[in-house]
Amino acid sequence: MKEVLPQFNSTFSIDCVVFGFDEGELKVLLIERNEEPFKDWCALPGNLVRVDESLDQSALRILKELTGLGDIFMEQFYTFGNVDRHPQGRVISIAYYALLRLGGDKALKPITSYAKKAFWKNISDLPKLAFDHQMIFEKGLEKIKRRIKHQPIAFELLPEKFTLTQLQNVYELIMGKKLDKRNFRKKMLSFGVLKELDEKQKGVSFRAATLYKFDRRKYAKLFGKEISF
Amino acid sequence: MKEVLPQFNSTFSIDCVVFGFDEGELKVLLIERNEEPFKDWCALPGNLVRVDESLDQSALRILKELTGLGDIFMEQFYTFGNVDRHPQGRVISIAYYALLRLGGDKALKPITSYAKKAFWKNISDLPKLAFDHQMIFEKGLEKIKRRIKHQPIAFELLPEKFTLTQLQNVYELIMGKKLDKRNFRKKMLSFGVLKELDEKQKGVSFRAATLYKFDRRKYAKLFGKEISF
DNA sequence: TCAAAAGTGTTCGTAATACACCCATGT
DNA sequence: ACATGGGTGTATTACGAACACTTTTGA
Repeated sequence: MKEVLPQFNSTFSIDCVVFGFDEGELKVLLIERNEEPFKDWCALPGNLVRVDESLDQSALRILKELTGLGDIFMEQFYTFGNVDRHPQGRVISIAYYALLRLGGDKALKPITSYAKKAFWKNISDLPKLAFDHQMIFEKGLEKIKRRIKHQPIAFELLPEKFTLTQLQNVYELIMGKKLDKRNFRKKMLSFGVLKELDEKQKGVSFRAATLYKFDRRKYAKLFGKEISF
Repeated sequence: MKEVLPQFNSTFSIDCVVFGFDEGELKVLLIERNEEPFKDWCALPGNLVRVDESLDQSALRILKELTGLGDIFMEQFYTFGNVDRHPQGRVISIAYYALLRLGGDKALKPITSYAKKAFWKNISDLPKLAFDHQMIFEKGLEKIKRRIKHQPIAFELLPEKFTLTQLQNVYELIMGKKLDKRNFRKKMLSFGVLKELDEKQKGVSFRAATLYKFDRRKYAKLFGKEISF
């Protein structure tokens, strides 16, 4: 076992698996590292936890620094603590997943010392990642696969107004399989948590689809009941 | 924020929510602390992680020190990291739940410096707990409530040979509700992972029940299929 | 008029639920 | 003989799965 880094008062860090949905693809946010170890490698965004912030606060801060965005849906999913996961010392990492609406091509701001740049990468086309980040990514993807069946997390990836086909698309990408259109719509609408809008999709060269929004009030009323999407 | 304790190279600890089933009751393992802070309070068993052991190894070691038992089913479920959760400094805690066969009245060995004694307590009758251990316990219980529906963890609480009524009892205690006997048996047997033995319960003053054991081989073959107990 | 996606119902099989009585055993 | 838990079947309902064609729109 190597020496613990002397500058670490508390040797734990946060790593984030940030999912985004855009152009029909499920993407994950990566950075290119600007520091040793693993300088110039791709990695999940992450950083040390400050001594005066909780784990949740730390995760939010890290994402805010990278994306400028504040109200992001995040959840802690696992803590990775193998002895040799960090080549310079004993650093455990608490992993979070986050779900992000991409829509308006929001600019990423990797103006942090440890990252050269940040970018989105399709999840089926990942480069080699630093540390044990490959494993963290995989466990994060598994987690949202299970979560999406029981909680309305898909809406976090979509704009406020979305079509049923877009919604189905998100489900298919996360679950990794095709779904039947009629069954999907029937079931999704049967929960009564989608509000049909008097508004249609625009700018498409075919029949415009109806837009819906997720009704958080109605969903809150269902709470306790196990929904199974 | 208080000063970080100087003796901590790595300021993280493990806490364990250890469930046991005995005499028809679901119990949790507690210790009585012998150290500040919270001296003389009841707490979940836990300790600092050593610099040369992984989190899983640490959790196993802590339980081995208390119970003398080695092959215990454990799983990490959440990491608690509020800034003020430890009154003496910044200490985050990685929480594990464990499931234990109680049967033969195995002796507990609380021969560790930090605990005066260890004992089992019915989960519906818990004392005030040190730190944020009440919250950790509750989140652990929630976790096994969800787990038991999809994974065969109930068997970890039972002796190798058990009756269907005992099994149902475990499910009812963890899920917190009564189940229908006929439906429970039909469903449980339909998975084909229980092996009926040529053996009956002994020492009871009524009709002896058939004993079963959990067939890990057959269960392994089902893997990938979502079982829903 | 063609291409591309939107939108829509029915059937079938399986799984979940509700429900009550007789049986075997030890005292 | 009685008390205690063991053990069993059926009918009803709800849910998931499979499946194909017509409609709308813009280019």
